Amino acid sequence: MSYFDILKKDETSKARNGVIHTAHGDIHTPAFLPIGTKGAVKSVTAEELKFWGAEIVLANTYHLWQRPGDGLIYKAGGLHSFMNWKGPIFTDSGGFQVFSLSKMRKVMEAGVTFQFDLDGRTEILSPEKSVDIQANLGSDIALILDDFPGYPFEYERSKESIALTKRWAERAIKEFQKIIIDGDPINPGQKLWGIVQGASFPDLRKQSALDMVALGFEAFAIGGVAVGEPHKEMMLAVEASIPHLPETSPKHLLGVGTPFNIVQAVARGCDTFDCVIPTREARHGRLYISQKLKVKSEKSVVEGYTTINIQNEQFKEDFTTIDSACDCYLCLNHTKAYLRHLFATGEPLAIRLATMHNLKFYLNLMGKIRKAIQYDYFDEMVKSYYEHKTEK
RNA sequence: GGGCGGUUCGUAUAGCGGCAAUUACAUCGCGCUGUAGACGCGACGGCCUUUCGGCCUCCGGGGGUUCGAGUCCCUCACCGCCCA
Repeated sequence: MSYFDILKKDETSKARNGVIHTAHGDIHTPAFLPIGTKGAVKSVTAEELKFWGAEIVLANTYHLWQRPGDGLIYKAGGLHSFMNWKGPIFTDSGGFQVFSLSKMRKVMEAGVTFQFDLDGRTEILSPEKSVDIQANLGSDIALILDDFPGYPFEYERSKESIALTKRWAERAIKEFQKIIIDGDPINPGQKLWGIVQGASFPDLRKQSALDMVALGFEAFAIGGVAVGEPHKEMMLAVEASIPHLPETSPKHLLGVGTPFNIVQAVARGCDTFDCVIPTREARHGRLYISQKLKVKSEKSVVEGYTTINIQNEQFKEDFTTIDSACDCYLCLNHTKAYLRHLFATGEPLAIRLATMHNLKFYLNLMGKIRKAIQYDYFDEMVKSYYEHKTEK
């Protein structure tokens, strides 16, 4: 059995249905990974996630290293045991946090010097350290530490970042072999994935992809996207990376994205996605709602989605369901007016219900995509699945 | 009856003569893409203006001093505390 099996290839695009086999179970792709940064998807339980159809969650090296510490999680028997999530876990390398939340970040050959945001102490995150931490966490999918520039993209800076990412990858692999292959790891089935960088420059993306393939990775993440760039540039980055990676390898698009981004990226060959949008926006009162639109000139039904801010005054006396096409607990049991009331009064249940709904929306979306690929109408879905507003 | 304190945006407050006037909460709206977080930003007297801005109304009522008053003076009303 190979690591990744392709079950069905779409005839009209690069989309495919597949299964990633991990030490803690299978992941049916295209898949969405709910984000559980600190070992919890905010406000919901592991059991609920499983019930809604999530097959894998993402946790974060940076945050868990800082607190409670990877050593403690190792003692707990690994992150699966610690958070009681029995399915696969994907861990970010910490590279993104060092990029996004440290003011004191300094990228050097050895690694990244930065200050922890909680207590201000200075630390160095090196490629080896990131692998060590992730080994202690015992995740099923670990990422190499990568370097990447923010947006707007600059060619020279991006060129440096793919070169540094490659050198760091070599060191990460050595460390990974030392621990996972020659040592006594908590999760012997852990896999280390490479990361393709290169902003939206086709030649850099190609070079970075070839570097990662040459280093022998079996699976890849596409990084450096979802940092503020327009949709078109994001897709350009994907299109420039995918052709240079083995078709038979699973590909993750880091940090993406909106439902529209995801449908478009699946069509370009991406298999898995993670994003804070459904959970973060739920806490801020924004709910994703499926929408069937009819286009005047055609008879076909166009499927898309929209969002609402449930805290808006217009929902004060709206006693209808949030999304009549949704099968989540919120939509089956409560009205818009009630959820608005829960937000207005600061009831913790508001966040839980909204999070449930948005996650179910995303997980249902992935189910629709897999079904569309399986039954040969994915091309129709791509054409009809509109963003709820015009992409910038 | 006497003394003191108070009355400013829905509520609570700030405000040593140049003020459409502080802050908090509430209200309303927007944002969120490998989680700096259950958070951030904006509006919040009215009208007009694309912006700069302009006009009107405004700090319990009335009167006064002043170039100019939420701010100083007089007076009335109401509220609170204290003394009779």
